[in-house]
Amino acid sequence: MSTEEKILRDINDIYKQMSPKFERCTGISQSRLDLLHKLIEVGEISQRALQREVNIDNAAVTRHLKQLEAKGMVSRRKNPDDNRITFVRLTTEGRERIDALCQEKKEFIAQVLKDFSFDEQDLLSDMLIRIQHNLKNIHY
Amino acid sequence: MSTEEKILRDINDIYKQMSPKFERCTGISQSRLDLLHKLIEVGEISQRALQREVNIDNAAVTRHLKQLEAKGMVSRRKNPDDNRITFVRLTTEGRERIDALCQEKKEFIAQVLKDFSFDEQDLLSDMLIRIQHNLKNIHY
DNA sequence: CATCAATGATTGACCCCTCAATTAATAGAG
DNA sequence: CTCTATTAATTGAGGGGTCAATCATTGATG
Repeated sequence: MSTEEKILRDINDIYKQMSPKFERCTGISQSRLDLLHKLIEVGEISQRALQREVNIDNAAVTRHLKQLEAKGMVSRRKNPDDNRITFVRLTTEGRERIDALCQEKKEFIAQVLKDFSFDEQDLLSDMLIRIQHNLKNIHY
Repeated sequence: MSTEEKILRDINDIYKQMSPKFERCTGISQSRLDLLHKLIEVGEISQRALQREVNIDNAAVTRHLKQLEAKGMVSRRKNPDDNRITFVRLTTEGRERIDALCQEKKEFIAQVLKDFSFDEQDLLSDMLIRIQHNLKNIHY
């Protein structure tokens, strides 16, 4: 198998190995933590805007937020000036719990990138961004 | 967000962007193509052994193979000497069709890794392998 | 040789994701 | 003002994945 092929396959393998472990270690999925993390930064935001920030499909965002609401982490309300829009924000309870989650996340990430120097991290980050850029230029 | 966090998120994003595009470009999912590709190399093999090669869950392998069998790409038979084991292999029809798929895959990969020199590819590949290694050492 | 453990495959329950269709509400054009 | 287009959110269908439980078969042990 060529190096190129191996790279693609390794990215896939890493994703598939990482996702379940991430969830077991942190108690929450990567996507949901991304959503919550964004909410810390921005306060209250429309679902649409949030979706654009985290780069997840509309449908997935709706489902995540509904379940996070059911768990009391998040609250939602309609925009009084435009009833199409739903605003989302952390509840105080959610805000408290998320700090612990972010801590677990940091520890997890540190293990994944163990023995990577800062220079190597920057190098890797740059290459990943280039790949994302290439992907954006593939239209079907 | 730290560089470490960005790296993890980028890997996730790449996977999520790449999977659907890969499937649209090649007409088959990455996992299934991996399975078929392995079958080219090894001829006939037990499902268990195949599963270990491609690093996918047992359950997923069973489902993929059943559907590939339904499409006439693959044939399965029990090991006469041990009825627990199921042997799998490509049908002649499957073998013919897979060449075209592999070609599409090569073109897709070339686009994803556009502007990456051989040295960069090697560097990236090494780093990805290191990450996989780190992941293996995380037990819950 | 009867019983119990290990193995391979399958199935069920559930999570995450995408695309496409639908619903509800607003904005705009005639 | 009415009719159409657009926009945000939701829902349904389906693909991919994992884990845990189950079934059948085989191996091993008392």
